[in-house]
Amino acid sequence: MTTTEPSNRRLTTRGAKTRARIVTAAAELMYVKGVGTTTLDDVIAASGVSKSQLYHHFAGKDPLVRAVVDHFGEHVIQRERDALGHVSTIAGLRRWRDALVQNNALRHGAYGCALGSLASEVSDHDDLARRALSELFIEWQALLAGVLRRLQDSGALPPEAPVDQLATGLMGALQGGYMLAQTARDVTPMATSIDMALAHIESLSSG
Amino acid sequence: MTTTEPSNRRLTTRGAKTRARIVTAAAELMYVKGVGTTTLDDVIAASGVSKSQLYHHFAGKDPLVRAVVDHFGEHVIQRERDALGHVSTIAGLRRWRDALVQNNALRHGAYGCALGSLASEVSDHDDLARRALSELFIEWQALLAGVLRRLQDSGALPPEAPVDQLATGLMGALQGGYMLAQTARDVTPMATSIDMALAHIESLSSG
DNA sequence: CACGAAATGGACTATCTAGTCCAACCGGTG
DNA sequence: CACCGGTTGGACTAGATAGTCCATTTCGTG
Repeated sequence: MTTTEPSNRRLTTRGAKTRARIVTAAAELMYVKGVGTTTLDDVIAASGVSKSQLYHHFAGKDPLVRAVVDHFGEHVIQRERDALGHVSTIAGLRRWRDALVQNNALRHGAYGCALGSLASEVSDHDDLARRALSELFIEWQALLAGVLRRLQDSGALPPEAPVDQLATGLMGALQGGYMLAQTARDVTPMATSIDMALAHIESLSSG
Repeated sequence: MTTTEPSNRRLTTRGAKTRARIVTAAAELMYVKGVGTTTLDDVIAASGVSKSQLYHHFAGKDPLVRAVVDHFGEHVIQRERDALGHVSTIAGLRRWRDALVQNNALRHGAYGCALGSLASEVSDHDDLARRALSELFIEWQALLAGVLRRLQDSGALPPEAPVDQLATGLMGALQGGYMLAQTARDVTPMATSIDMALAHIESLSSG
């Protein structure tokens, strides 16, 4: 999971705290400013650590970016597990949609999805980060597929519905919607995009 | 349209050629390497022009990026106009899908959609570029909406079908699919994502 | 041809940025 | 307490990068 650590090194409580401060500061900056325009000096200033501390915990910028990927990964997966783990109705799926849309509306779509933005900026340059992000999307899609499977169990979705493909399509609509909203600075296309995916899933009920 | 020119300046044939060489080289580099990691020296080396030439035609990096946005915009819109302008059947829409998927499969999803990648990297930093990209997506969606409207005219789609929203949803699926494919280095999620959107559109026929 | 504007070559500067280095400082364990 | 490895502070370097400047050449037009 953690493709981040330099190797097996002892880590005291103090060191762990410093490391965490660095990662959270870097994550915030990279989410808002983008990975490319976030410098290590930015991270140092924002986290209040010294340069040697940063290089003590991370071998360079790429490993730090990977740690940020892990950080957001854990955060997003945790959030989605909470939001989707027990959903078993279409109405519940719509509430999940509402939460994401409303949250994104607060920033008028700016910054997009943490994982999606990282992915499109990093995927072509850092293969390790790309793989980690790919795994995270798979994990996220599995949570969606779980919901769809429960819908099948309750008869709300026919047994022959291709849940894994539907989950992929829903994730695509979600991510594409995030990006369009980010570009338009308006959450509407994100809502529209997800709604179309949900409408499709819902339309399978009568099939 | 062109938010790129320094102002009204005369431009000789020779100057225009140099400008074009700069833009095409920058576009290629920024598509493959990303905007952030493409330096002006990279552009100079790849295009074979001198620094003063670059600064003669562009006030700096941001204006150059905007020119690249325009460049890809014209290219993509032209391509999509050719591909979608006369499509009036579901089968035609599927052929459009096949072309995009096959083309993306050649690179195993790498680099994603030129406009989408630019958008997610630039939207939060350069408002002019963001607006230009937003307009381009709208134009692209309008081409898709045109197809759907022709489907309505031929009776393949009911008159009450919300063509504009369907076009937005299809664009979302396309862009999200590009991004997932880029992250997975596998075109499959892109195909799946678009297919779900097309399946939804097709399912409206029987409505 | 002559003139002014566009175009070009390329050296130069200021600044930013990643990464290095070493001395000093904790903090737990024998 | 003594030791040692983890931890910290911060100065320092090398190189990259954006942007400037000016002399020179080419081009269009009267």
